Amino acid sequence: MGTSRTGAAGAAPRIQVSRTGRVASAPRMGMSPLPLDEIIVGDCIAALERLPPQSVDLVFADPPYNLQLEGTLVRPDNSVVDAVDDDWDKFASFQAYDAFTRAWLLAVRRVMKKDATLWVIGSYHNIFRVGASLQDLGYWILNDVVWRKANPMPNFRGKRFTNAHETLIWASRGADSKGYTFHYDALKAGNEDLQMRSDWFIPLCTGEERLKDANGQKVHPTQKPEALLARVLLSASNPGDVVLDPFFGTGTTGAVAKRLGRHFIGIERDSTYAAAARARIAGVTPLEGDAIAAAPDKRSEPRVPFLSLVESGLVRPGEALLDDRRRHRAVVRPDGTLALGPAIGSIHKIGALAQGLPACNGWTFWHAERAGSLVLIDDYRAKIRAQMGAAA
Amino acid sequence: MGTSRTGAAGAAPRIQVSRTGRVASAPRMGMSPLPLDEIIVGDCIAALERLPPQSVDLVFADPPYNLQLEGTLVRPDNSVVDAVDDDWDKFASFQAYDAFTRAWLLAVRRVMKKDATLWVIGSYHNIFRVGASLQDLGYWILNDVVWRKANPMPNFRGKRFTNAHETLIWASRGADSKGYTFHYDALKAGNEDLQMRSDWFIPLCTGEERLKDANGQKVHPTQKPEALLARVLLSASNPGDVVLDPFFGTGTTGAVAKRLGRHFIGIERDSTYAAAARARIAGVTPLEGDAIAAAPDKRSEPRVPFLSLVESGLVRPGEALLDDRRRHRAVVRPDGTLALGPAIGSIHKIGALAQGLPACNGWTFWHAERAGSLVLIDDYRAKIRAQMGAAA
DNA sequence: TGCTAGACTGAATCGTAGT
DNA sequence: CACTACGATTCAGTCTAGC
Repeated sequence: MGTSRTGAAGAAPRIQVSRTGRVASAPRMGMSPLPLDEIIVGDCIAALERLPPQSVDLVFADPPYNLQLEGTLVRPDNSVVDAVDDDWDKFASFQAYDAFTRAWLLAVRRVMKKDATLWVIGSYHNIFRVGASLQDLGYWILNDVVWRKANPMPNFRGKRFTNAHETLIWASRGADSKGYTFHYDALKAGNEDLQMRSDWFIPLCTGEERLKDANGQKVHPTQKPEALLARVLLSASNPGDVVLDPFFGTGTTGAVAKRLGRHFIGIERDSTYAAAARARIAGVTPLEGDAIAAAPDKRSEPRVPFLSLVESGLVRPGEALLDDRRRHRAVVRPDGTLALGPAIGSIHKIGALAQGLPACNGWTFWHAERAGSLVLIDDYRAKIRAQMGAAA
Repeated sequence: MGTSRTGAAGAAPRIQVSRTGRVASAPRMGMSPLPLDEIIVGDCIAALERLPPQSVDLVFADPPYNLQLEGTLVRPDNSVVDAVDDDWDKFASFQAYDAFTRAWLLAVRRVMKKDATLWVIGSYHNIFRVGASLQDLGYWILNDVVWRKANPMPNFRGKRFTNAHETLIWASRGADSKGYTFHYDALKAGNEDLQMRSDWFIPLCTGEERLKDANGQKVHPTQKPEALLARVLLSASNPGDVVLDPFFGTGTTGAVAKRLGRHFIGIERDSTYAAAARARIAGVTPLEGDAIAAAPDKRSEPRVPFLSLVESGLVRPGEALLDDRRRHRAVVRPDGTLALGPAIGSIHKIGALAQGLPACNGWTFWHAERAGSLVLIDDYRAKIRAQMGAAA
């Protein structure tokens, strides 16, 4: 599988795990354990094949961009990683790059939990091939996201537009994996109470954040900004989740994961990069629990039956509920249903019926009258939830 | 590809050319003449094969996106989204879509002059496949360009990021076609002397520009804004050039070409669309020579998410924000939300909560403590805006 | 005529838990 | 697995009706 710079002796690639790391217990009998918060030095695909299936929650991949393609037409070369020569970013042909891409995408897919999602970043040199391969393998694209660079490299020769963005693809394991993590409410709250869009404006990785070697040279040519990874992890993972990065490089994913209270698994075949990553991550201090704790999102709050409001006395049987303009009126029944004329049903059904609509959220439609003004029953629901929380 | 509504008699697709158009002399003996400023009604690939080789200077293509929509999407107000469900956007499989894509890309490539360039627009549903096919066929990608929509449709279910952009690929005929047209200086002058970037901020096609039928219904479901086409034509073509659009639709390419003093050739298989395009273009008045200039990006004040302040390091997760009299204190979370006791929300929501008010502008309420004194976060926003403004 | 409130719209792959 | 009920969810703009 190509030349590795790990220096591991012998023909078969051996997975190396640094000595300080924890190792999770194997989720299934006979499987190798999950090396949490570790950097595996070795070939990406071989290492992936040794991980237990369905074991990670999120994948972030920054694969080689295939920047130095030569020629236009493909050569008759079906070999996979043999086509990778000493330059890690040089592939003999589109075919070889596609074969490589499909191989790691397949290997990654095996270790993803059912509702895990995958992020891949790339530029126009490679992202179209990655995206097409993703779709071919059954991944389901959720969004493409544009990283707009604040300070891109200008186009010196004036022959093209300034290449001011890169593209990320966010995909689930398949069209039926609908339970993926997405912190809609938190993202909206952090964005002026507007939905987060698919175009993100984030500066390049420069200054102190950029890793330099003893000579002041940058350690890795394409180190990604931590802000980018932070937005990815905050969008699509929870504290305690396992985040896999099969092209770990200098460990931006690991550093951000540690800071945000996520576990990481990094795979990197270049031991120089891996060493730099290990030192970098060791210096990261995790944020305190309160700062990291998942923001509440409405969908995961406990369900409260409307009957509980009646039972607790917040709403009285026999009283009328009204919409915000007092155009509709329904009577509360002791069993937690509403009556509108002859019709009886849930707060939602009766709300829909009153408006002549197919559906309605009764919690945000009906109000109780208190001292001449209207109180939304959703506010009463919040009270009940607060009591439930205090009791728990 | 599919049924044609041209109504042309006979089995073989016949190319129809409207009677008012000019026809260029054939560039080579034995070839059919070039139908300038005409709409060819018929199958795209058949029509392309009848055009002389190496005869057009620029191609703009807006192919079907293969959206793969299922079911209906309902807005929170219970209205139904008018989705693209036309037959022309339905394909049996990715394979079928790829075959279609390669066929038209090949046919287009034959009619391109050596230094002609091609633009294709698409979304994440199709653009990766288009890009990969482009590369496979020998096209050479010059840029990918992101059309950032000023007013995209929101994500109504809160399950994904707002799909706020589409992608254009700009490619030359091959890696050796280096003489392509690119108006670097004109674009730079029209962009406040900054190099034109690969991310363009342009509103959707709405209002008077959007073609409506006698019933007030939109004529075409995916009409593109003229501002987008204008930027394409101004950047990559010269007055007098021949611009080909193989998926002409309602003729945005033709209208902009005529206005900017370029010739067009449109191919459209739907005669209703073609008729609407013909009428539209007839009403276009060409601009006088000097008036032809690039429109700069709309420079509306960019919106800054509070999250950007956290990401840029101006405000640190875990630190406290204070009001001007230090009476209230909230903790910054890494996702750009604030925490006040158990409550988590946007800077505005938490500011309102702290004061017991219904609303609050968090930007002018919260301060960070720096060297013992307070800095209004609105001042930090101004810093970010300066970066974004430079990048717009 | 001018203003405002409300309706309408845009290339969209847009549920989930419980029985 | 199928079925049912719950109940969560929208931004920037244009256009129309009504005052």
